[in-house]
Amino acid sequence: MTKKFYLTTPIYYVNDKPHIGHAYTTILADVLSRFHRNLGDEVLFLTGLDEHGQKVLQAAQARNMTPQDHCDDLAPRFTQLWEKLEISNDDFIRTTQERHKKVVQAVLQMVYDKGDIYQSEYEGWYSVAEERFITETEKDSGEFRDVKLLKERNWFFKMSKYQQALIDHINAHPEYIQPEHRKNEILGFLRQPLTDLCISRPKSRMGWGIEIPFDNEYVTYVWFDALINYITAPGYLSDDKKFNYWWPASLHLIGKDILTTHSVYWSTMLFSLGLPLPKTIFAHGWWLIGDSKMSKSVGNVVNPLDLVDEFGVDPVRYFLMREMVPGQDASFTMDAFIKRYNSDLANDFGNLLNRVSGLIPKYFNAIVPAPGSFTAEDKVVINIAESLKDKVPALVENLKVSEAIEETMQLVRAVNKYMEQQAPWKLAKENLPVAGRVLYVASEALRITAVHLSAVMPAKTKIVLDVLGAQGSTVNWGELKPGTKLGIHDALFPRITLPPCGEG
RNA sequence: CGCGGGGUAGAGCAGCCAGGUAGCUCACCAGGCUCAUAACCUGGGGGUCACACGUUCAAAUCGUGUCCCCGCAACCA
Repeated sequence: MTKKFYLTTPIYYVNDKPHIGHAYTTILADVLSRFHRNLGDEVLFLTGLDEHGQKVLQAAQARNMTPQDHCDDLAPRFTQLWEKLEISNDDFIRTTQERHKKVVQAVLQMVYDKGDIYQSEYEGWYSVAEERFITETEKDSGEFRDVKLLKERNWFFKMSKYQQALIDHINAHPEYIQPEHRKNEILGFLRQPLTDLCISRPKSRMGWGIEIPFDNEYVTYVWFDALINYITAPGYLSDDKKFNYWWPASLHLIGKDILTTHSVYWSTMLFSLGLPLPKTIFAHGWWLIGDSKMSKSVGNVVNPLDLVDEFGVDPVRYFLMREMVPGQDASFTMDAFIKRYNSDLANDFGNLLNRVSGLIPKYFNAIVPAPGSFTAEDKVVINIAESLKDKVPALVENLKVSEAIEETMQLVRAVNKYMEQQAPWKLAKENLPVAGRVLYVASEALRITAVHLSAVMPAKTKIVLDVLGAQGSTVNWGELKPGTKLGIHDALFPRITLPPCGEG
């Protein structure tokens, strides 16, 4: 049963330095994409960059560059990181691309023609030093100087018009905003009357943006630019067949910081356009670095590139996916990383491969032995392996990736236990066919583990599958072919024995 | 009374919505094994499930109250 699965990450602000938060969202999206592809689903996985706005303009001016050159210069920081992290996105959108500008302008015109955009005065606290409006909360923080109340003519979107429709939709579709407590937050938010959304900036003050089609003095502000990317990419107004196939999105994966933006602004925009809403918006938590909140300004950011260089891509992906319960915050520490790496990857998984790939060459000429008929003990392992076929997809469907991984690791632990009980290294000296059966069961369970984990650790599991001559095999029991010649390999996950000398 | 989430062994989590012997991983202690990356396996110690009251034959699980932590409170990505 082939399904289609269209999922997105936020488009990241090109001016930001890529950090663990960006990496986490994107890896999670990638893992979900790979899981779905493994299930035979058709996947469209989109990520990209938001390249307009005040900060980009200021940064470009400071470097004496055009904003576009500045963006072109910065974009590879993200694209190169995604390559390094084995991100398998199908499309990469940049808001400065022609395809996007055309859609944004067409959308603005459509919404305007519908009567959902009007001109009014925006009044707010303006920071002269920052050259931007600040929020009430920011003003109260006292961190901004030269704050004054400023009035400015601007264009507004009639968000309030769709408030009730949105409330009804959320109530009718419990899966729309997840996790559930986030849904409650939004419903609480929606108990207050919505005000309309200011969607423009005068070019005289901030010119780096997409021009509003019905007013060339203004550019559109972030909402009607960035959020539109989700429909630009699948072909809205440019490729009806493609768009109708993919839209609505299956999943918008976001951080909890931009939940309101997506569940309220984006939803009402789609109402105005008469487009169906995405199936699910899922807000995940934040990574804390030790005990402290990761903050761009403080600079206490763990650069995922450093971890990858030191330990490889797959362990980093594994750690991020295994350690965070999606929807809650998680904490990153080197200590936790090393423990997780050593216990799960080196001791359990990597070591199991070594056990199998050591014994089969020793007693069977490196040829996978035929199992014969299975015993009750074998069937314990087989049943666990087979049960993963249903468990893992069900957990992944609910974004419980850490639990899906844990369930899979339970198979590895069961096989290590089975090996201990059966002791094929002893059996080989007494009853070779029985030893062969045990090693077949262990190898086959290992193969199935690798297939399940291939979404999380594509590179390392490929090595396992290569060793077992089982590239392209599935999670079904029995696909490991007796007679297969085992390949050779290095230690899959060498134990980390010393504290990392990251700081020297 | 602005809205919402949470407080379960030393650490991180599951269980709570559909009440019925408190579970997983790591750490710790003691054994075993020796094919393997000083890995693996077995056994063990450790929790009055924040606190109080209530409903019930029975509550971590339902209700009320108290304390503590956290998120949201909009134009911030």
